[in-house]
Amino acid sequence: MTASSVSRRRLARGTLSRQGIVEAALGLLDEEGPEALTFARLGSALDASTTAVYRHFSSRDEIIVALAEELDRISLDGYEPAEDWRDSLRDLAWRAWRTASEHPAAASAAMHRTTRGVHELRAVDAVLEAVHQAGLRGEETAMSYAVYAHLVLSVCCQHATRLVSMATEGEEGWVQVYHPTDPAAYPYAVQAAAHLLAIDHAEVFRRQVELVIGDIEARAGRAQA
Amino acid sequence: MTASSVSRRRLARGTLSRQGIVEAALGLLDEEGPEALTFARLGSALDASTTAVYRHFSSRDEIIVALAEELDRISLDGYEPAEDWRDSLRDLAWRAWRTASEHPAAASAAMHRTTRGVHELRAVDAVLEAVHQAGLRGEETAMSYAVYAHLVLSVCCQHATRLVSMATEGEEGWVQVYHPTDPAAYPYAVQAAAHLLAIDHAEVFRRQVELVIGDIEARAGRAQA
DNA sequence: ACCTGAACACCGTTCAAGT
DNA sequence: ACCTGAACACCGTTCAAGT
Repeated sequence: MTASSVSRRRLARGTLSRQGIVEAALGLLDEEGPEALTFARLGSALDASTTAVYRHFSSRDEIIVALAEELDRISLDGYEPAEDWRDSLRDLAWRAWRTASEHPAAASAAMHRTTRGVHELRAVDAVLEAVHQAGLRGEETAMSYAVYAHLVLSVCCQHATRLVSMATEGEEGWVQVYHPTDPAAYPYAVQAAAHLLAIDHAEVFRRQVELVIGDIEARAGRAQA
Repeated sequence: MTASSVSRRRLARGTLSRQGIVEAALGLLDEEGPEALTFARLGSALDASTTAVYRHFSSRDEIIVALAEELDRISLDGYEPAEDWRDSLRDLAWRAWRTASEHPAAASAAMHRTTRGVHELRAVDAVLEAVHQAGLRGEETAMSYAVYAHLVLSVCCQHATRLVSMATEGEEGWVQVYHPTDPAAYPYAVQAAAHLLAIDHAEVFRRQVELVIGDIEARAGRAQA
């Protein structure tokens, strides 16, 4: 009674689509982790042959890029700029964080990729709009965009990777690190061990995002003065 | 006259070592990119059989973790705390950036991993020492450590990944993004296109690091007052 | 036009056999 | 104790054949 042995009928001609394949890939990654994204698993999840997906994607890498676009789409779904540009940047940052938290295997594999797609472009435009609304212009807008966007994407991507490795290896580890063979050589690490284990990663991200927002605020104030 | 067909003699008993294997792996990644790290390539680079490495590492993943430790070792080589804690944090940040720039394929694959090793511990201790020197204590030290360390590692890891994909695909891409089919829908992106293409990623990193240092400074001042 | 099934080169890993 | 070579299961990809 395995899933792959149930239906052996030939698939109708137009059953498969890029969007359907991407959704199946995302479901596979969500439920079975990063190793699950293979043409064989994807095929049987779609009740299709191992090679059917090649009609719609020319390589595994192209599926990863499509997944990145799908994560952008999910993140931005329902987004509207806030009245205050600070709230727009907060909203966008936490949307990325939430997507990474809810789809860690997909985010870990895809979030660092440039898609050149429409949803990525929407995200870029949304951040630039907020920075523009803050009062920055020209080159300064681009720099602040990059400071914000690189930080948010990098940290969320790493957060996703951490969630995946926690699911795979079990627990955070680190324990060994803070019981080194020669504790006297690493006094600060030994002393901070308990606090480091108790760190709230979301709170760390919040502080990082607020730092960038504060910086944009300061630069905008200077520009107006 | 391929490299693998030259020497076919059996390797002496103690020729292979963990450090030698790690160095060969790093060389392979540096010279041939992320696809080059396979047991077969590693074996022939070491003039050994495909499976010889298994005597020293029990899986491919264990090699990746050892590479992460090696990158920590390379980064910290010769590090001494500066008089001013700000310069210590700057030094540590740019060491990570330089390592990511010089070994992009290895950094992209390994830099996000926790090693539980001695060089990672040295790095943690060095950052904590600087934050302590700034004047923070207890939980606040741990939080500021995390804000700094997560940012530096995440951004450098993403920088490495970007370098790898530039080498693979050629050029930054993005061009397509900033010539969208419907430019009117993304006015801010279209307007900022030229500036976005001209962004200096090192300057972005510099600003991110200075933001965190400024934040630690402000918190330390508040704590003392 | 789209899906299937056989086939190929490659990869991580295991294990019995050599020295 | 450490290295080799055959073997296995799996994976991405290609391609001729079906409908």
